[in-house]
Amino acid sequence: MALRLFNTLTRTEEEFRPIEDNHVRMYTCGPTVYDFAHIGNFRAYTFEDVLRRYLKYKGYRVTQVMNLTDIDDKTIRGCQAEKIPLDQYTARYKKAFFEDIDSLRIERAEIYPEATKHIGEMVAIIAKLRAKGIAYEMNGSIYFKISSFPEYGKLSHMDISQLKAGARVASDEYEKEQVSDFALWKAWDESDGPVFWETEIGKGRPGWHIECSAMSTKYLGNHFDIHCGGIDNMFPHHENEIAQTEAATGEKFVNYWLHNDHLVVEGRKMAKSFGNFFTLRQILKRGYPAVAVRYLLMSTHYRQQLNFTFDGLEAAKAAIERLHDFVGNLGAVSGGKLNPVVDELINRVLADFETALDSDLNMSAALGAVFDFVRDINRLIHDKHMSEVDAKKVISTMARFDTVLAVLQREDAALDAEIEEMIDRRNQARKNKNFAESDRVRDELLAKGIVLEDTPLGTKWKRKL
RNA sequence: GGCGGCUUAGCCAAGUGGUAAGGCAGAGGUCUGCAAAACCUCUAUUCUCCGGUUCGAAUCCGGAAGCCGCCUCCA
Repeated sequence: MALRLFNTLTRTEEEFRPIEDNHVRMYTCGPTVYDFAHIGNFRAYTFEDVLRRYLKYKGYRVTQVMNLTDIDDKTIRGCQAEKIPLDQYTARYKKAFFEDIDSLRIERAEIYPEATKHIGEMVAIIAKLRAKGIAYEMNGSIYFKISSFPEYGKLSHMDISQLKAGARVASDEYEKEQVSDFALWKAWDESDGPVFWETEIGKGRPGWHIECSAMSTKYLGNHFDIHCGGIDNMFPHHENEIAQTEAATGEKFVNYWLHNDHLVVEGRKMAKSFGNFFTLRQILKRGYPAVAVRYLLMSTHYRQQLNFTFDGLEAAKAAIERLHDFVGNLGAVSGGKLNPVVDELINRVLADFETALDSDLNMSAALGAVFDFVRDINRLIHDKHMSEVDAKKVISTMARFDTVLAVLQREDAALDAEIEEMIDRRNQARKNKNFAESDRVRDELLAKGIVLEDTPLGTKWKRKL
């Protein structure tokens, strides 16, 4: 079956067809590296990770580009506050960003271009737009003339003439021909301090939108398959990207625009004033495993607003433990007669999983299929209708799912000598029917995060998530 | 003011015309020295509310209420 994706451009679900056979080129809006990213940011990156993993699952080769915005108002303000160079300031948050996505098991994109290393490419586009008469200069800054791009608004379905002149417009004191014209290049002023580039279009720094146009087309070509981002970037950011890129190249820019909805925390929008604003690091500090955050972020359909709660995080943790136990228990199945029902169940869950994800990445439905499968197989194990060969097939099916889900891999360290000694001591006590002692040792181990299971094959242990 | 989305059990969340997936939590049972894991049974006659269309609506239409967004640099 074919993958279908909801395209913001057309507001319909469309069958996905890459431009190049079997090769998908996608651009995903990345972080502005001025602070630690919050869980809302990671919802976007987790969604994009699921997308790229599922594309690969379907056999596509993926080239993903994710930008690092390391020059904008906030990074300038930040480095000035600390009185350190811009690159030194942003380096800290670039490093943190990669640590965070690693802990969430977000696969690395192929390319992470940094805005500050692509000023030349941006200048080239701006110069081209100016030569075409689509951009104009005003007091050293350069603006894109929206009236010269009749299709402006086609992504967000906004009618520019209806836009309310908001408070934020007033803060942009430059004299533009039209309020909705946006900056391609910002002339240097004193508040920028040492942050500027001397270029053929003047002394200053790029506007925000231009970096994405410059870096996406550099690495993916003028026309590529997918562009993702948070729903808030739809307007104006992506709308402006389309305008400036298509005006410059004369070609269609992107075929499929995908936008993830925001998350709210405990039923309210995430805001520092509500005390419900969390970075990933803060969540981890509270003792939750990153993989539970991953599960929670991806388990709701990406175009649905997600309610992030600590109860939900506990539930996510428990759900992952069920999956871990499932795979662990399969490993203990030995001998037995081949059961053809297992193949039927595998075929069914593969079909259901893929149908769900093909349908605009319906992860909730896909997980539902996986858990149905878990219950059905557990029943066969319980009734002793599973063979070792069957169990191995189930394990590899789960591994296949996990190339998309990425929640199965355990981070169990080996037991240290002290804990092994405790387990031995407990088993000795059990043998002697000294259950008071054995239960005491078990509680002690539990306090260390080690859970014991006494099975017919002996005592098994696992680490709590 | 313009535009968009959402409201399904205690919590999270699928389902978009044919009689309510799944996860978590909870109750009872089997297994176990006791647990754990697993299995079995139970847990929404009903989908925010009010109308309408239809043989049939959580699903379509109209209205109301509540919540969340975007409207110039916020994922």
